[in-house]
Amino acid sequence: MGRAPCCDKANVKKGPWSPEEDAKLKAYIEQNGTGGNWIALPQKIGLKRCGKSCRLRWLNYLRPNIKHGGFTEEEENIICSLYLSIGSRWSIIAAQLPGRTDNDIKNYWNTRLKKKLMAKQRKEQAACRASLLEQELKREGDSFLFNQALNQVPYWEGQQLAMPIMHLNHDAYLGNQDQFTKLLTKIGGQLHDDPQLISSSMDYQYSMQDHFYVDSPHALASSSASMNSTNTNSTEWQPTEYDFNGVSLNIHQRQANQANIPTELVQLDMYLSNLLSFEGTESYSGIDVGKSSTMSTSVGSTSWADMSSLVNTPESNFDIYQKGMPQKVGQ
DNA sequence: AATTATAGCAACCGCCGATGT
DNA sequence: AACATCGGCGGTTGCTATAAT
Repeated sequence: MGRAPCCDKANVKKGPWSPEEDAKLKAYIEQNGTGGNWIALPQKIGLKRCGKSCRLRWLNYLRPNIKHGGFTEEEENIICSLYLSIGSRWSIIAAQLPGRTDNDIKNYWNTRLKKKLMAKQRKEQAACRASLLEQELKREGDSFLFNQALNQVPYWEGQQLAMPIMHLNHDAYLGNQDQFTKLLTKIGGQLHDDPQLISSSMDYQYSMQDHFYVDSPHALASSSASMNSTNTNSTEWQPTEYDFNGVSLNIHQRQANQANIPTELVQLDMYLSNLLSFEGTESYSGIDVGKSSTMSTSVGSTSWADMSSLVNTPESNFDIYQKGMPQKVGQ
């Protein structure tokens, strides 16, 4: 037969430890040690606690030479570099930091260090994005859009330009409705409730602060009506099809050339701005959005795969960024 | 001043390899 | 050899303090 059950689950106390309980446990272990049996220990000293709970309390708070809070920069660096090389092996990381417990390090990582690194990563991404746009503009010989992009000001604002249209491939949309709805929400979009627009452009129409529209391909046939209904009558539509990791995106751009802005650049900028503003708040690498029909985001917890991109140098981040670029179809 | 949102963290849960019976 | 618990670990929860509205 096996061993006896470790404790009577229904008859043990849970929740925060009282000073009296702490004192009992500490005094006993300092005098007698754990005796190699945590399960039997609480009964010996009259504590209505599970043995596991006693072990945790001792290891994380009561044993001598425990440090709490006040992580130094050196400790932060050690945690970060170890996390990046071995992942969430907290006990191993803790072993490299005398006086620190795995639980403390885990909490510190989850509540502070992770955010710190995310901010750093975003900064690097922004730099890469600026660098990319600068390269494009060198080719185009136009600094207007670059400055606009840096300031995050939509190019059409203040210029009395008509709004642009983003037209999303039907299949891509159907496979990623949640993600696209989320994307729209993140960048200020919402379901459009203009009855005239809805009736004229069919199923999938969203308004993003009246700047973008995303609708289904078959809406395109009737979308001239909706487009005209939303703005001027003298509109030129310049659809360009992009393939983004297998997802086909038709981006329709209204009258970008009114301001002598290279049309394709504006289209690219709009699209990348959206991806970045979405991904910048949700994950690290910025390469999740746009992955064909399995488009996914890492909301909430952070996986090791997400963080691994941080190991890369700024140059390699730039590569990732370029990898995520939509490719113009037919070129 | 009251209410709501967010951050920080202690403690619990459940899994898994090691080990005792 | 088979079974059951122990010990250790990482993930997650939920309470409390603080900040924001």
